[in-house]
Amino acid sequence: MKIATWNVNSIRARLPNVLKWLEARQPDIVLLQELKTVSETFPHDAIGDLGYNCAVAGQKALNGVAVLSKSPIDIETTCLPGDPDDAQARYIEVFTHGLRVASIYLPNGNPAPGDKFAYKLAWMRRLVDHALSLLALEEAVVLGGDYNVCPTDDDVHDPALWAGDALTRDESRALFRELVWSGYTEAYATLHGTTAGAWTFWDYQGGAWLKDHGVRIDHMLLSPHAADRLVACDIDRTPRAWPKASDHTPLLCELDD
DNA sequence: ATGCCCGGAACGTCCGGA
Repeated sequence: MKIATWNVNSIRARLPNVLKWLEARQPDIVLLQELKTVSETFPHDAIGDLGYNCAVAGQKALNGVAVLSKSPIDIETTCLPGDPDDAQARYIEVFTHGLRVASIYLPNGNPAPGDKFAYKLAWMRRLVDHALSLLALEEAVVLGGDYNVCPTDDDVHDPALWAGDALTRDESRALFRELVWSGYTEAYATLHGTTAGAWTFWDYQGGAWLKDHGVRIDHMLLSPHAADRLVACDIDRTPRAWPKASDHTPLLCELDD
């Protein structure tokens, strides 16, 4: 089975591209981020017509995450545990196709340091704590999405230019490493060994796509039961070249059924 | 020195993004 993650940067602005890509690739499960709309205006019908069920945690204008699946979906939660006052729609966790799956839109955190960076680190701490609790269940778990973290300098086209950024700072990387060291397998790095040049995001500005000036910030983390089934993990650059592209491109994982 | 590119909200620009 195939599971994908894609920050679409507005599901309504991106709908034609998303539909075209779903038809071409036929993933079984898709994790979406940055919907930038509420559930009421999410295009349930257009995506449903392609055979997908949709679980949506939306928000007006900002954030918003969803899980699409060709199998039935049971929603576990639409909030990351640990802060009842956090109203940002950045996490949805569901059961579908025999997996526990979360779509994650981790805070950007810029400018750093500052309030937004503190929010990012607090959010990551909550994610690590929750991810640890999920490991104890000994289930097949997939935590995928836009992590807004470049795990190493190999994951940035120009590390000097990005030094000090919230995506590359030691504090962000240390919390990402906690997820990996606690027992989650980062699918792309594990299968490919090197991650240099494996960008998933290219800024709209400055011709970054044409110059291939990207960063690798979208990741799929697998619990041991899911990692045992991992057979492939690749970045599909195709839709980044289409008109009206998102600034992110999809990451696709294949798991044994 | 500043903005550069986008989407959303909203209708004039500003915020957020990475």
